[in-house]
Amino acid sequence: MSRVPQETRARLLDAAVELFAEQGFHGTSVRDIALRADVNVASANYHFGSKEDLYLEVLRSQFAAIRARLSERRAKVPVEEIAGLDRDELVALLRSRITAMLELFVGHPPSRHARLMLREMLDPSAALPVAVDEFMRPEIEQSKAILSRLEPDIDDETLEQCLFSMMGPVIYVTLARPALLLMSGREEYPADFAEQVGRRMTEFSLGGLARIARIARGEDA
Amino acid sequence: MSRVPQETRARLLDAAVELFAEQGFHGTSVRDIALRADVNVASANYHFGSKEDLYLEVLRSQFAAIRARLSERRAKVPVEEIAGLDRDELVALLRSRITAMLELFVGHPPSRHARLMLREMLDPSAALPVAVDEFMRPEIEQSKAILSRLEPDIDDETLEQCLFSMMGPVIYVTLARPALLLMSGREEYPADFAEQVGRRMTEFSLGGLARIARIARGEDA
DNA sequence: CCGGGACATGAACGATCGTTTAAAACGATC
DNA sequence: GATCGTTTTAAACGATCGTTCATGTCCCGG
Repeated sequence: MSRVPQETRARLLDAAVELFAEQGFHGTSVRDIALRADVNVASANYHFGSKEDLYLEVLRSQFAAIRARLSERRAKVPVEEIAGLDRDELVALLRSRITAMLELFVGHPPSRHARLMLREMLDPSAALPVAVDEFMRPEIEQSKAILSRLEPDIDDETLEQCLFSMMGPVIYVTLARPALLLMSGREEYPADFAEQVGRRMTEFSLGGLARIARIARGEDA
Repeated sequence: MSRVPQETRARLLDAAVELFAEQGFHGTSVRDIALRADVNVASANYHFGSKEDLYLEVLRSQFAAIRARLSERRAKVPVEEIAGLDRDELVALLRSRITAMLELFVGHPPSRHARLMLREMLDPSAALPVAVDEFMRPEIEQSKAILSRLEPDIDDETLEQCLFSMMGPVIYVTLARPALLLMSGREEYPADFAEQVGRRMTEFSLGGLARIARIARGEDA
């Protein structure tokens, strides 16, 4: 019995995304994936060669999807147009980016994209360069472009360190969600979490940036 | 042949810490642990009951160790004395805490403490409440005490969100180390990374806090 | 000197792992 | 409708998994 062309492959990929995201590479068996995809165990090896190749295919497909999803949700401004924005527009753009990433990462249910990304950070595989080139580097470059327009006095290396303080909190609330919820006694982040926390993180970052800029200008001790 | 009492148990625990930190629970076999500990396979089950119990024991032992290690490295001030510090002392205390955590987490070689902690965040086990109670909650409470002295105008909930922006970057550079190194083309973080980045993160946070405080006071749009 | 509790050991258990095999079933082409 | 490459399938492979068991060795109080 043969289905629509490539359907088995697609079903396997979908199931693999979900299970690898939830339980990790070693915590997921090929049989589990085949069972959830409702296909034969051997299909996985037929279509992907090996469990590891399937995993890499999952990562590749997701890293591309993350940028696409992010682009859907946030204000779109090509890098070359950033130079023409005024301060208010730059701030709005920054908040839009932070909030979009929060929405994508800490939405309900917990994002598979985010979990796969976090797993790849913690246990890098052969797909790490793909994650870096397809997702991290573009994100960081775009953010740097905005920041250097906002605060032209900050040199490049310092700007990159400032980015730690801007991306970090988003990663943190994503990764530590179970712990933070346990600590607060809540069952789940409130519905407006991304909106509210995104605004706060943006303001915090603007203040941080301003202070770093003042120091760079030698205005502050 | 019997060794010093409890030595086998201790050797197993040491080996387990290293392997679980490096490869995770599912990525590590009991035989690997026994092999590295240079003891018989059955010893693991004899001393700990099961692989899972051994894992929980590893986590418990490490969470206690993390706070102890942190306390060694940073300025020690009991919570009740924070109320008596002036601004410069508070700032120095804050930087001391951030730098100490950076040193512990991103030192060479990569900290087993940090990796186990990150794993527990990503895939919580029965030990998560221990991690929260033994490490996260005390750390956060102490930080909150310092922050609320620095900026008394910020309400409690907002202060907790500001903590996202202060702890987050430390977690981020720990978790994303391989990716960040790959992106920068470097082999390893520079030797003064904790010192330099810690200073920057502290200044960034001070600026962020100040801006949130201004907004709380209604001074800023 | 003896008995018993604590620990170490090699071997084996059944279960599950990723992968392979050979044959069956299919759709497209002539 | 026969043929061919593609896909699906059930079954089995050897390896490795966590765990158990029976036996052996050790130390210690009597």
